[in-house]
Amino acid sequence: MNYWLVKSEPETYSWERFVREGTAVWDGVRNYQARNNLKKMKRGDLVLFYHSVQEPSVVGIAKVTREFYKDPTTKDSRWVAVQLEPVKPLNSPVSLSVIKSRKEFQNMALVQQSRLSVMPVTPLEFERIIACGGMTAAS
DNA sequence: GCCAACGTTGGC
DNA sequence: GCCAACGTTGGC
Repeated sequence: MNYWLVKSEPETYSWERFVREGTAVWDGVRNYQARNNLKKMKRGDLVLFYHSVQEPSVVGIAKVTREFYKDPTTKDSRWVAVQLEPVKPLNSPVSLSVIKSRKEFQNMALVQQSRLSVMPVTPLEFERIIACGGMTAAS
């Protein structure tokens, strides 16, 4: 299994709305690097859901329920979408400032490449992030 | 609100 | 193919 992180501005699409709706088509990505990451997602992969801009932080865990297909929001066949479902919120959000302050997270794309919106996360990083959020892999 | 980083566009 | 101009993202 692989692990990922996706960003969303809560004003545009929040974790709360994601939970309310129970599913999300992750479309509208118009960056090649982010798109390439979408294409690598497999059903069942776990995804950290990150709120950008206001109180930037990882707020929840999602999973991939449909692998990539043509982005329905454009005729341009270069772009793809995946489908995600919420798994559970973190007990406490893990803020970007905390992530930036810890040595073990310095290699994350979240820290190094602030504008990338879909990125891989290593299994260890995933485990440590959710641990910071008061969760364990088993829970 | 500002601005750094960075991706894209288009003129040459 | 280079690069200036411009637009967008997202941290602060």
